[in-house]
Amino acid sequence: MFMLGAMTSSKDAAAESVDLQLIGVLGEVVTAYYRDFADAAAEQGLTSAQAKAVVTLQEPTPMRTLAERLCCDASNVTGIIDRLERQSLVQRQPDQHDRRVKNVVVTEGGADAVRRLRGGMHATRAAFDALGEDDRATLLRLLGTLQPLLDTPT
Amino acid sequence: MFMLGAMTSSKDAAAESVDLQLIGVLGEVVTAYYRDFADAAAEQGLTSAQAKAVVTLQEPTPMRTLAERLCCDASNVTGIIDRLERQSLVQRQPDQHDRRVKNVVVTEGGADAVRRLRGGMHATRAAFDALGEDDRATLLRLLGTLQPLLDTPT
DNA sequence: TATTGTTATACTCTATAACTATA
DNA sequence: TATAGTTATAGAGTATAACAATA
Repeated sequence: MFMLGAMTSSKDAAAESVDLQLIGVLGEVVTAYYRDFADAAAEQGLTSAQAKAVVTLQEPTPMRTLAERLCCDASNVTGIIDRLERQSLVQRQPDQHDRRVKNVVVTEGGADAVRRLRGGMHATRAAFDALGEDDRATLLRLLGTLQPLLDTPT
Repeated sequence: MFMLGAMTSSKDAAAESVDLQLIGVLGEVVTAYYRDFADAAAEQGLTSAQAKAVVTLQEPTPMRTLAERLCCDASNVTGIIDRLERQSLVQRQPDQHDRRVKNVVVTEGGADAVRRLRGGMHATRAAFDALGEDDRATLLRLLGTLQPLLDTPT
């Protein structure tokens, strides 16, 4: 119902352009996905920002890189990683080649939290399960087409 | 690259289940859409929360309803509407039938800001434009199938 | 008694600017 | 001099608890 979900309930829905409908429905899906993610994160005692950070940590990552990935200023990352480190979900490690750099790595506990987080996205998983095999494949293809375009530099 | 975008760069992408890929790609699309929305909001001098609030105001809405719609506590809405009202984008109006209730309405300026906000989502619009007519229709159908399921009560 | 909106409080996220230690 | 990470600061979002006005 929100983000760009501007359609007036129903009346001229038929007359509405596919583009406008598309942007509205995508807005709703985005909102629902975000809520599901935030809820699952909260169940692990994490804020959305903390959850986003730990989920991206597939390999040791410098603070600076993390800032770019999270689309926020580097100064914010200090606090986010501080709080994750206090919960023993990540660790800061000195870089071998550049002593200015600190690489953030996930701990065992952090990896467990990520697994539980993924498992906790019930609404999203249920929505996919309800889709047929063919529809899932089609949706995957279409979203894949969308994704690189959305990766526009800010 | 984040949210649930867990795939290990590439290696066993082919062996990965469609479901896992789907959740990964959807995560990327969601992230990109959110960024586009936040950027467009910032261009209008609005935070994401403020933009979300004003975009949902199709008709006069009690503070309480707004809180449910934004998935946050009612006490937060006071501040968000305070700041929107200070920018003359919305107004609080006393309810005729229940004197406890205040209905929030969008001003002319608020409606203009919403229009500019929608127009400013360049990346999202570009991504849709790049899709063919058929793909747009298919995506609309598939997202529509997803949406009510995601509307699961929190 | 229950509900609406608000206030007070405390914590987190956010950007900006300035600092330090390295490069 | 430029860069990585941090600190300090101030504004905004968030939940919890308590409150006044109204139902």
